[in-house]
Amino acid sequence: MSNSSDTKAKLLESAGPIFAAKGYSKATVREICDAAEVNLAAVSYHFGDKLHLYIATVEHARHWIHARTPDRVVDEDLPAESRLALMIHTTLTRFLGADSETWHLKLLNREILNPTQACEKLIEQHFGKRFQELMDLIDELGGPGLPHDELERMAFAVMAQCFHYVIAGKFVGLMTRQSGTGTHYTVEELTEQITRFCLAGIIHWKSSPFPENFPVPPKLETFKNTVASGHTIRLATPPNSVSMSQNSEQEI
Amino acid sequence: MSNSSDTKAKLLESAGPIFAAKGYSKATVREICDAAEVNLAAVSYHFGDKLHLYIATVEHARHWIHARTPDRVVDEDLPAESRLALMIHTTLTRFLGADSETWHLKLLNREILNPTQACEKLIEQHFGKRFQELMDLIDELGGPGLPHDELERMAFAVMAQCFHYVIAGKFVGLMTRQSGTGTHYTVEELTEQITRFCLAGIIHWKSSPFPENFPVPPKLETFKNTVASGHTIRLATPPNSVSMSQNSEQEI
DNA sequence: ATTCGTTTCATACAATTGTTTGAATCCCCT
DNA sequence: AGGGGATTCAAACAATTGTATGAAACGAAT
Repeated sequence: MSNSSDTKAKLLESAGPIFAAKGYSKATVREICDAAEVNLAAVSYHFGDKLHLYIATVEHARHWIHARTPDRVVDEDLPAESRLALMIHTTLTRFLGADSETWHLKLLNREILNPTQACEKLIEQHFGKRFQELMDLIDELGGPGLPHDELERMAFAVMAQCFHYVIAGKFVGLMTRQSGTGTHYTVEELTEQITRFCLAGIIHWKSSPFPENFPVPPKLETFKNTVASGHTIRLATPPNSVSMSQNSEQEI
Repeated sequence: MSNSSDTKAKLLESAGPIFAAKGYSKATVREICDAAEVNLAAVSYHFGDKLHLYIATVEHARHWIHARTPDRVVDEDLPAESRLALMIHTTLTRFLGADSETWHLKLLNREILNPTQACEKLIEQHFGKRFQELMDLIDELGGPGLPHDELERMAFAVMAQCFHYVIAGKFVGLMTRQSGTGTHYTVEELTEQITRFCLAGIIHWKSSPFPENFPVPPKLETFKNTVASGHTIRLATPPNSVSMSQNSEQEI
């Protein structure tokens, strides 16, 4: 046995930041082993190959995060508005706050943007629950009787705004810089912004009409495709997805 | 001269879909040349190297899109609500509609997620203008006297919801599938959803209070983290070359 | 037709990377 | 002490990929 688990742990700890920083493809086994100060063949020996090292690393990160920041139990006595603010704040802090520099979170970011099979477990064990809480909260705020799909989409509206600054952060930076202000946002500013915006959106949702005279753009017919009528968007890749990068995605 | 521009054009046309589908790193010069039915050395000869072929391809895509779907002149007589709906609809159609399968748009998606130097031109020439229009619209809707940064963030709120289904599309798909409904969204559904939600958010923004008794979690007090600029951390890239992705991001 | 600059081609080179190999080393057990 | 399995190590292998090279083919102007 010797110190087998020692090098295994060293590999996991060293692979994490590298995978998080450079992505799967660009991270090389050599640099991981160098960082871990283990022999090159250790990956093959302990994990079989690079892919299984990656999967193990994601699992490791999930455990780490779960152990470190357990899902906070929200005080049920708080008004729903505050609970929403708290939820948004927690999400922003996790992904943009000081801890966001942790490789564990960066790795999760990567999984959200470009899910692998590891992401499904992630959703089962974490995001699915949080998402349900969010929908319950919106249901409470937006008045009774909201259909499920409207709830779901409003929950995505909240999530979208939180994730936008994570996912398209560089783009946001370029945009603000180009606009001259060069604004930088803090977690607190964004929390207030998103909370207030979403609260207004949720509370006044029912009374917010879709513009009647919204002109369906005529340009669509100039293009051969009939997009206007019920063209369903396939958001998820078919379940054939074998392992890593399914086919057409990701990574520069 | 012979047919020099012929192979050059063939290269651009063949490189586009491949770069769009696989990203810069994973696209190989060989497969591009195979697809273009030109010799391997043609890239070196006509573009210098792979990077400059990529830059030329992005430029090509931008021109193509600009020529094909010119920025629509919005009828100033329309009510602002309808103009917002139109803007959202246009954006969603461009990125999620039938045309979204075009490699040109996929390439732009990639640039938004992971901007290279080519993206700055993109923002200058397109997104910056559209963003300003959006901010003007929000200013008109939200009543006078809104500070610039609040306008900016509300504009990002609109954009975030539009882009969310593009950027995190796979994640959304997994979430909805896991929730059992397996919902698929159409451009029209999303247009209505986002428009109504944002209209409510914008119009009632001023009267939407931030929860007073929002309990600030105790742990994050010291950090004032700048979100937008992803360029602060610049990891080891050879300082001589032009360097594709500035830092540590992207691509599986 | 000859010439000369341009373009294409097959091939080679150098660098990188995931993986394997077989010997050497370590550690526990009897 | 020493056998034996587990682990580590240096080195090499095989595959891929970006780029360079020099000869051949081409096209137009003379």
